Amino acid sequence: MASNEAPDIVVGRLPIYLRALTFMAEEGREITSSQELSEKLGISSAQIRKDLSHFGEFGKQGTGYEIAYLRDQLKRILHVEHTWPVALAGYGDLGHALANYGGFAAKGFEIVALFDTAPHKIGQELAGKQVRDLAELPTVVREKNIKVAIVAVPSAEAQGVANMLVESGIKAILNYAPINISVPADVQVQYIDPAAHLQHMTYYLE
Amino acid sequence: MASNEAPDIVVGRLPIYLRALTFMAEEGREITSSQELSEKLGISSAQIRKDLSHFGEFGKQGTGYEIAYLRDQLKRILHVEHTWPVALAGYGDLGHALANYGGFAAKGFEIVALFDTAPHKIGQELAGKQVRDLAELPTVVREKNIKVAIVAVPSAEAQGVANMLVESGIKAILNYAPINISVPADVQVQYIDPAAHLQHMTYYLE
DNA sequence: TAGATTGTTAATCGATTAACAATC
DNA sequence: TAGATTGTTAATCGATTAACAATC
Repeated sequence: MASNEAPDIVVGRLPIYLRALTFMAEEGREITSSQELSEKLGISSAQIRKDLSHFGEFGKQGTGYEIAYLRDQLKRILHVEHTWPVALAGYGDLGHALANYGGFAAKGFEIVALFDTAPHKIGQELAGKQVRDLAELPTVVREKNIKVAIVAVPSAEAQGVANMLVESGIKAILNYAPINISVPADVQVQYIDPAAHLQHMTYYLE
Repeated sequence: MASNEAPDIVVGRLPIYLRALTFMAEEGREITSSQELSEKLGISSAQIRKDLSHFGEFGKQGTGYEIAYLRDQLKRILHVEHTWPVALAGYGDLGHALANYGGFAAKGFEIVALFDTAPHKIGQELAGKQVRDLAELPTVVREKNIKVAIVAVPSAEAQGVANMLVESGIKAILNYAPINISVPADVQVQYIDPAAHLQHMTYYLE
């Protein structure tokens, strides 16, 4: 089929498939099937085949999927064949952990600029990157043509920082502040809220 | 209606409602409506009313919802009227950031025990909590009757740690390792994978 | 060939929305 | 009362699943 109108919920599962395929490739595996992926991920094999069918025909009847090939196709579809430079706003404990996190590189992202407002943080260096004054963010984002940002500032400042990011040309924001932020329709936002996940689970406890 | 069989997708939105209500209460607000919540959260007012109706009747026709009352009801429904003690496995940068994070307390969670395997980390102290050897986890979890855990260890160790947690009586796991873990059906698992969120967004970029 | 697994169709299932009577 | 907003019903919309012809 290979439509270019895949549902967002399907797009959201592609990174999960990509993660599993990357892992299998690292194990030296060459072929997998929707059945095997189903067992590994807890997603039905029919759904996996249907999801992939939105983007093309990647498998062979009777055989399954070539792992490296499907992995590369998913990378292409998700636009992570190349590495996206990422701006990180907020250099507290969380910002520090994110800047130090080694897992982004293999997934297509590299944090290339750190920002904070606290005078004692500005100028600090981490892995060759200096923490800059948040006021310099627009200049740096434009200079480096950064389109992706992570917000790790306190809730009270998140909307203001988001506004700044949007004005500077950022098109995708991963927001760790536990607050909903408003952005124009052409800017993507995703949220990370561990407390919300914990509450979701405690509903089922006791 | 107040059924006791609410869809999981509805349960997952309750923490979002609770977050907004808590924020409004802190602002000194007393009354809100499904319409106002809709605008703040980007969820339709009909859906908000429908979601809440699974659990009871919390509003007044013509008026709306009393913020503090609805907040307290959601806390009760999500079982976060009291604070859950939480075990944290993995004391790297991320573990450190989580242990230091001040946001959990108001949401119903308190990290009460830290675990790692690295000898130079064991014995370190943070906010009155000592980092313990992972081998002590079963004893501590049982002693303190901990039911909720956060996994912040490398992917390669995540399944092993999850097994240990399950055997020790943990019933809810928030997993930061970018890997799917297998647990018995009566154990809840939620995942946090920032790279997956970033890839979800870059699909729409360029 | 015989066996296996895809890609796709049609059926089912579930979630969201629109609309409105009830009522504060 | 008049205006506003809930809770709920029925309709719509969309996602998932089951099944199987195609075919490697």
